[in-house]
Amino acid sequence: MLLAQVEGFLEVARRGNVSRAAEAMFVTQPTLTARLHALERELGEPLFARTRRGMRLTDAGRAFLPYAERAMRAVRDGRQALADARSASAGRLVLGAAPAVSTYVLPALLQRFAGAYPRVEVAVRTGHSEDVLQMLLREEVQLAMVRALRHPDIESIPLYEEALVLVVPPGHSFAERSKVGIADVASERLIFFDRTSSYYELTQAFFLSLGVTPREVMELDNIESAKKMVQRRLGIALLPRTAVAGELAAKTLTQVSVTDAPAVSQKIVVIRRRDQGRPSGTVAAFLNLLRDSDPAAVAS
Amino acid sequence: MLLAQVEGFLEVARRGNVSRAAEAMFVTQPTLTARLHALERELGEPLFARTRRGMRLTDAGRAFLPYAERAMRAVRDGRQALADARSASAGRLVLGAAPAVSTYVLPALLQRFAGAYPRVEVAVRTGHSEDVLQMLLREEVQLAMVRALRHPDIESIPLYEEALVLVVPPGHSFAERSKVGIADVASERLIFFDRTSSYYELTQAFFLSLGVTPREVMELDNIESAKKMVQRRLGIALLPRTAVAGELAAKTLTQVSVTDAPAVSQKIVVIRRRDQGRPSGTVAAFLNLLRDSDPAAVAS
DNA sequence: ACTCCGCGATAGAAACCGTCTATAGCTAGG
DNA sequence: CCTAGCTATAGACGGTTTCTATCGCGGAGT
Repeated sequence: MLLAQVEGFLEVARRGNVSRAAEAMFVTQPTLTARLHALERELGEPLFARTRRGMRLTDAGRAFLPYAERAMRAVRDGRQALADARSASAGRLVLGAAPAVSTYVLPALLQRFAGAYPRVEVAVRTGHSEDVLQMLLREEVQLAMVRALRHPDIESIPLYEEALVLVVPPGHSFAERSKVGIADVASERLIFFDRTSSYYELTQAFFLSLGVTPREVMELDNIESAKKMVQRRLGIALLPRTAVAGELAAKTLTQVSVTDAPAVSQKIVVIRRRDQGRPSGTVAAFLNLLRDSDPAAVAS
Repeated sequence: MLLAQVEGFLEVARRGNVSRAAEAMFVTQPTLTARLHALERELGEPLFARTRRGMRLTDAGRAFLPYAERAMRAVRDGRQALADARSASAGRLVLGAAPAVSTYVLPALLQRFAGAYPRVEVAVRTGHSEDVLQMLLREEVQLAMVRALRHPDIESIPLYEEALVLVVPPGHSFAERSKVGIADVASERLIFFDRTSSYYELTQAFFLSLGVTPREVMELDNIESAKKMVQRRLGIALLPRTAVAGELAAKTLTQVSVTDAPAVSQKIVVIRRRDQGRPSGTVAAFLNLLRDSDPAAVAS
């Protein structure tokens, strides 16, 4: 069965006239007649009764009609869906993100994305970078924004470098001093977050590499709580800059530079399955948006 | 776009492997590859990412997938619907019928029909023969069982001849007498039904042709009421035999022959649009059932 | 390290089939 | 009786699909 035959069937059924239908389809009348015959032969049943005035549907034709319409509509809609996806004017985008990205970077990005592509349905799955990587490999997400990691089946595009900054409450003694050394930090009460996350390991490694054993005061399982603790003067913390951008601007937290320690930072990348071909549709649209943005700067 | 391409797309999407899919579709691998390329070219987008292990859907392919499935399913279902209709194992049958047919003949016929073709949906439209003819011409019904009438666009098949019989209540004096003449009838109180129907005209013409002016006692708009009136001894009536078959058998009405008047009867036919081709499916099935039955005998 | 296997892509020839023009055949209506 | 309008048919042309055979490329196994 050919779609051209089904289409011809519908057109003739609508017009009741092969010649007119043929004209409308930009083919000659014998061509269309042949298509109808072929279709009837394949289905084993006349779909039309030939009258002097033209073609009338038989009962069989009437029975087939809705299915023919359904088939053509499916094809039309499929074409449209692809066109929508190509222009990213519609479709679906499923993103994975590490918690800090999901909380502090994605909202602004998604706001811009939703403005540019209002008919795209967006879903976000949040998890630790390794878990999100697994989601990507299982194709549960199309793209993921996580800390840099390596896997043979994925490709990464660097997004930004996320610095861990030392934040103290306003009015804290560190904020007044010209110089704060790592030893000073170690003597303070420190607040950590999420022992299972890479940030925790990174932070610990940082102290250990400097020969300092931090005196842990408190560990929270999310950054937002850690910030609150610092603001309540229960300690100081090393937090991703994107996570405290808002508080630094509002001066509800103060950033302190440690003079005798290297900057600690973590590379954030967007990853994608290598075997998916070139990005297209909503994925390409989102990648373009990332390229045109400075993700670290949009953190709220 | 060709259905073969869509089908190939689905098969490859399912198996992730062109060679296997080709084998399953009984074509060679280059053939299937060509179909996929043609489809991708037409849609302007790669549907598959080619990997060393086989073919994986791209996002575009995934977006197209449900539409492709829908299209193929529509075609499959359409085929099935036609097959069902051909064997009358399913489908729809819309019948028109004159009131007396609808009430006294159709029920038994439809019971048999429903038993033979349980999955066929049957609808009945009742009306006077002329109105039912119009329904048929407007294609609101596929077949109609009415009194014989002529129209250039319809063809008729004789069904049975419906006699009008004189019925009297049990114990009526006519029932005892060996001879009842038309003059006797005219002196009785007569019950008629449905002035707008052909039965009424037929009955009147019958009396007039015999030079008898009936003394009308009562006119009902349906046969059932007329029967009740006779049973309540309010008069006697000329009624279609099929309409009183049950009462005659149960001896709640008695048939009387009029010796000096010709039998009055009406031809009942099944009519069908002439331009619908050969009957098929449910229509053919019902016509066969009619041919194998004696419709007048099944009246209940 | 090398080979072999399995994958899809490609090339070229042959067969097929869909399309065209031209015309026939039919009926209704003037 | 003839014409107009419809679909069906015939036959030739052209395109396109399909086949066989082969390539090229990685990965897995030896």
